[in-house]
Amino acid sequence: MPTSTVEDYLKCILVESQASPGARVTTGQIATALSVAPGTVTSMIKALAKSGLVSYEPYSGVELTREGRELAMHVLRRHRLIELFLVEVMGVDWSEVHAEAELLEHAVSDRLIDRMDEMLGRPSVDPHGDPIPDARGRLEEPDAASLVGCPLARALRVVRVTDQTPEFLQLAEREGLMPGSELVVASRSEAAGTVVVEAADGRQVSLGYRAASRIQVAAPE
Amino acid sequence: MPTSTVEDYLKCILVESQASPGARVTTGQIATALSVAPGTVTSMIKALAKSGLVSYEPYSGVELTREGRELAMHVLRRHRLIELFLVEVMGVDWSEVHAEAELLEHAVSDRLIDRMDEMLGRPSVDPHGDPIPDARGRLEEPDAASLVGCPLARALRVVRVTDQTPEFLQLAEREGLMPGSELVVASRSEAAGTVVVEAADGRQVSLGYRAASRIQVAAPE
DNA sequence: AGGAGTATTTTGACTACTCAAAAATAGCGG
DNA sequence: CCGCTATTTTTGAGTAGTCAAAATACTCCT
Ligand SMILES: [Mn+2]
Ligand SMILES: [Mn+2]
Ligand SMILES: [Mn+2]
Ligand SMILES: [Mn+2]
Repeated sequence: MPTSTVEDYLKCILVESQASPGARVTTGQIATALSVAPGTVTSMIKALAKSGLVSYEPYSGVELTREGRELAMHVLRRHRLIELFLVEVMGVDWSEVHAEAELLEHAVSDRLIDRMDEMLGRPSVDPHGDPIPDARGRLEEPDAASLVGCPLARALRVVRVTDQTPEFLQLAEREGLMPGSELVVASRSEAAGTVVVEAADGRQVSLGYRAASRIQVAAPE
Repeated sequence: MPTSTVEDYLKCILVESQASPGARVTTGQIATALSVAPGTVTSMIKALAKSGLVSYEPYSGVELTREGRELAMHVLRRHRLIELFLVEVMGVDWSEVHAEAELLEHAVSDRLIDRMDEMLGRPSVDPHGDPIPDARGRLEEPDAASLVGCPLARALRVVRVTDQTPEFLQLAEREGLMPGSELVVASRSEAAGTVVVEAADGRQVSLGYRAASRIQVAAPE
């Protein structure tokens, strides 16, 4: 059985490689994402390679093997189902569930995960709009536009928020930018690096490009 | 923060010392209960003593300090609330929740535990009839009679089952000996070491002394 | 092509947990 | 009070994960 550390490394590599498909995930990326020293990642990576969970090219980076990806998908499934369970059943705030799920994903049995899945009606997305892999580890990653790349002055709906920090999530909630919320992008200033958004309640919010890129939108239903 | 290993050792020492109050808990007891080698326990105990969580008398055994007991009580509270949550909310079988809670007790936050406590209506006993420490770590251990020591031919009610193995718990369920079940002890044979019990449905079951001592009863409400 | 600067790997060390087997001890039974 | 046995402790070793700092490799700019 993989340790929870191994599970976290694999999940991290999966998520990072989804962010930039095709490219190898680098040591430094992993070190930053997991808040560990670069040398720690190198030695861990070697162990993962020896177990056949990743393929490792020194000075270039890693890629998940079929086995590694399957394992990572199961961890990601557990993580996202737990997040949704915490919000829907336990009434925990969506800004706090990520940290909670980070630990629980290693402690919950497959039987229990399936009970949650059932209770929640086999959901396809978590509270942040992240897609939930199915029980066989299949996942389709929909490519939506962010507030930086979407059309202006058009009615849109938030479908995903890709920043897990409590501060960002609380801000998004306050400003009416949670998944499901409707909005219009009023204007963008390349020079200032800001995006002005009008939320459903009519309030205008100004976001920096960094923040705006974390909010994905689609056409309203 | 204590590791989950430390939490398990402390919980183990607490439970063992409740089984025989006053006496020190021995190295061998802990080794058996946790399925680790005796030498492992000795070194762990020394570390716990250095942290001020137990007082250690070589060749005699350990005792929890005030701080150690508080920590152990919180772990025990988490364990038992999780067990009840799994049975009541998630519909998991009572014979399986112990193993599940053994892991979850180290991963669930205090906030979440309190949500469970609330959802369950501040319960005082878990699915096996074990008392649940309150949020301040207080616990009253009711002393009930077991099927070996209780009066014969009298209507009684099962209040607690003190064996966590799935096999035993499944047997108890099959034979109508779960907490809340009514029964009568028909007879006991000192020589054969057996106790004959008549369950609520009229069926008679014969139990060995070992098994019978694991079932605690009280007067029906 | 040669450096400069950045990223990665290596090295050496540390904490936490574990076991097997050897050594020490306590507590009887005579 | 002496020796045997069961228990406990000690010793030596191994796995898993981590860091700081030194060494190395890659990349890009001049
Ligand atoms: Mn995690
Ligand atoms: Mn999420
Ligand atoms: Mn445990
Ligand atoms: Mn219990």
